[in-house]
Amino acid sequence: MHLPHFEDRIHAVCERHPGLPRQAVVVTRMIRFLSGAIDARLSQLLTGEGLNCSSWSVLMMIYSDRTGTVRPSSIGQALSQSRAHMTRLADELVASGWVERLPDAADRRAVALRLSSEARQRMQLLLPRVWALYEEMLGGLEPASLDPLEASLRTLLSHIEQLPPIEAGTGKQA
Amino acid sequence: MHLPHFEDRIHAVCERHPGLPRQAVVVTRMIRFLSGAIDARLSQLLTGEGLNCSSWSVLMMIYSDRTGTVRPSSIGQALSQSRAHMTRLADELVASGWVERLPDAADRRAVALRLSSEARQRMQLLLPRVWALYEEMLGGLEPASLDPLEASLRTLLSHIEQLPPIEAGTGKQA
DNA sequence: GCGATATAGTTCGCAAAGAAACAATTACCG
DNA sequence: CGGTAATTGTTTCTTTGCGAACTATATCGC
Repeated sequence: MHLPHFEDRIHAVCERHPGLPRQAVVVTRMIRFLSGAIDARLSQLLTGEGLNCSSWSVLMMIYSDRTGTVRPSSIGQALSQSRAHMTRLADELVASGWVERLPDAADRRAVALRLSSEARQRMQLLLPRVWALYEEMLGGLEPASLDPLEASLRTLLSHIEQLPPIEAGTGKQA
Repeated sequence: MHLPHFEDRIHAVCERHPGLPRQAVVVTRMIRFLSGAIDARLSQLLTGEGLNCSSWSVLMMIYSDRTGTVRPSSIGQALSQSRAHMTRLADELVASGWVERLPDAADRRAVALRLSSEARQRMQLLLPRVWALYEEMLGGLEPASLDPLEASLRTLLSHIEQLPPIEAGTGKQA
């Protein structure tokens, strides 16, 4: 995607619009590019295991749960994905032997997703590779700037979470 | 999506895996969440104009070009999207009067995309609202931490760009 | 208890986006 | 020049994801 080209474009718009908040535009744009790059790279690694980013996220949601069983709807909520999509992902993961669906005794509407024992083993082999990928991607940064970066991102995230939703007609002052 | 829940999950995995690089996991995860939140919010704003994030990016690619005309393929390259998708987006934008397709005199395979004059006007009204959105999202941050954040993100991006691609069989040492 | 309401999972149809195949054109090289 | 290789836009097919409708349960008010 080439960072310099992109910065040059922002500069070109700056010349026409003195009011442009350059830093805000650059930072948001870079976050979106970074996210895409991270996803692409993780996706490359997971392809060899027959997984993609979404199904990996689902597996991690189950793996990281202390009880070991999670409901599809709560996974969907945590990942901002629809229940319909959770059903489909669960179908795939069950078909390929990663997870099992078992009925919830307390609530007969619900289903509990659990990792198969082979899945747990495969994940324990895969996790270090994923972590190595993350560390490789962050490796370009000086260690001293990691803590401030983490703090800034955390602040941003909690700030954006509590922003009010956008009113539909903000622009057209009728 | 609730930041604390998510951090608690990472903590749970940390307990089982002492080797887990917590900071790398947290930072990459937060970047992906942030990107999603930014997209969602921008999307909300654009819906009122009959646009989505993708078509807006295309419009911005043209608007930010100094010559005012861009080829679909170069837009796709800059946005990491397929030429097929560019064709579809251009179809839509032409149908709704935002852009015009004109033949490239120098290369008869190519097509040049240009904004209609009404599109330029509408964008000049829309741009301040988009920028305000960006500034609102970044508003939670102390001004002093913006420069370091921008620097870190830029470093990350250029570092990841020049990483070697992933060899397919890294994990299974045959 | 019982009716209204809410929730969990599923199914179906649709939007967004990529991969591969294709025709037209251009670039490269011998 | 002339032929092979690369590029551009398009079409077609597939994957990925969401929204709405549906069924089966659960919860809450009375």
